[in-house]
Amino acid sequence: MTSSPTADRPEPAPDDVDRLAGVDLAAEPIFLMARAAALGSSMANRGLAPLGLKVRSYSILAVACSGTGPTQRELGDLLRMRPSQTVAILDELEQRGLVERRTDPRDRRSKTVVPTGPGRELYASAKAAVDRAAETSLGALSPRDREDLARLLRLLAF
Amino acid sequence: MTSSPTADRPEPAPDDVDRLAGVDLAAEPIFLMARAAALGSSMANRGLAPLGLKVRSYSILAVACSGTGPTQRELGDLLRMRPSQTVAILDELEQRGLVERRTDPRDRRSKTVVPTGPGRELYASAKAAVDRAAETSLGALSPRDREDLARLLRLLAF
DNA sequence: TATTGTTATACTCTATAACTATA
DNA sequence: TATAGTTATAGAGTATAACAATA
Repeated sequence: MTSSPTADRPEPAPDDVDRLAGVDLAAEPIFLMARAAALGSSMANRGLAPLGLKVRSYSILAVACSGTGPTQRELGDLLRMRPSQTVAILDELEQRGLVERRTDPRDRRSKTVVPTGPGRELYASAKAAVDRAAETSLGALSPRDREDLARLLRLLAF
Repeated sequence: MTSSPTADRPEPAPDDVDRLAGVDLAAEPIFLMARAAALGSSMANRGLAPLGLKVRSYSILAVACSGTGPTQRELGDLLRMRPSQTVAILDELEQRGLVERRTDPRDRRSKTVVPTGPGRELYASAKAAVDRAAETSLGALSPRDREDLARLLRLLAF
């Protein structure tokens, strides 16, 4: 995420953090969110690694596969990254033959991003991997809790 | 923090992201969490900047002020950072006279981190700044929603 | 032999500014 | 004059391994 976009490291023994789980900081929503997001991204990165993707490149590929024909600027706004970052990741995805850049006929400054056949295929596998990571990450939550969480996060994220 | 630990940049016009807010990716909990966490950290960083702190250094200071006498390893586990990172931030905090390292008499390999007087004072201001940031960030949520969110995040984070 | 903290180093991610081409 | 994308570069953040002190 930004997060994001975070480390992919083994978890410490739970006992170690439990002793500090009662401090004031652990009650602050910003801290809780950052820690939960880091855990989730870490999990997702582990699942995506075999496919040669990370959360960022996966996210771009996912939006490219949405059928909305996003421009690079729109991608950057949604994923919170600078134009130069978007360019770098897109260069890699395009070089791997997963997406293509097409100049928008209505505004020839913009380029829309569309997936290739292999791009769609990889996205399907990648989405499955991310879903599995989410399943692991949200394992402690009931279906009802998951719905609530998604609703609340949507309010915050948009 | 992890995420984390993310950028501090101006928000794009909401209209720009709204067009893409309906894509599949925007329904994935890991993405939502990463984005919400990035927004929250960004807000917190803006509030902390005048005090010479960032989310990471603030977090260490906060745990140091908790009265639990955390060791550096415990800090690293809770905040998801490597020993070398902990050392670097702690060096800075100690140099500014905000915390002290004390060798644990029971295990002379470990060092516990305790705040100084000025450290406690700065923490008070910093916590107020972070609370204001959280207030802004959670503005869209009712008190009930905030409680639910905190509960769900605690389940995920620990 | 394993662990805590430290140092040094390399790598990744992110930020900034200058440039082009279009508008 | 402003915006989308590109490039180059620097900075912040993170990862890795070797080391000293202690267990």
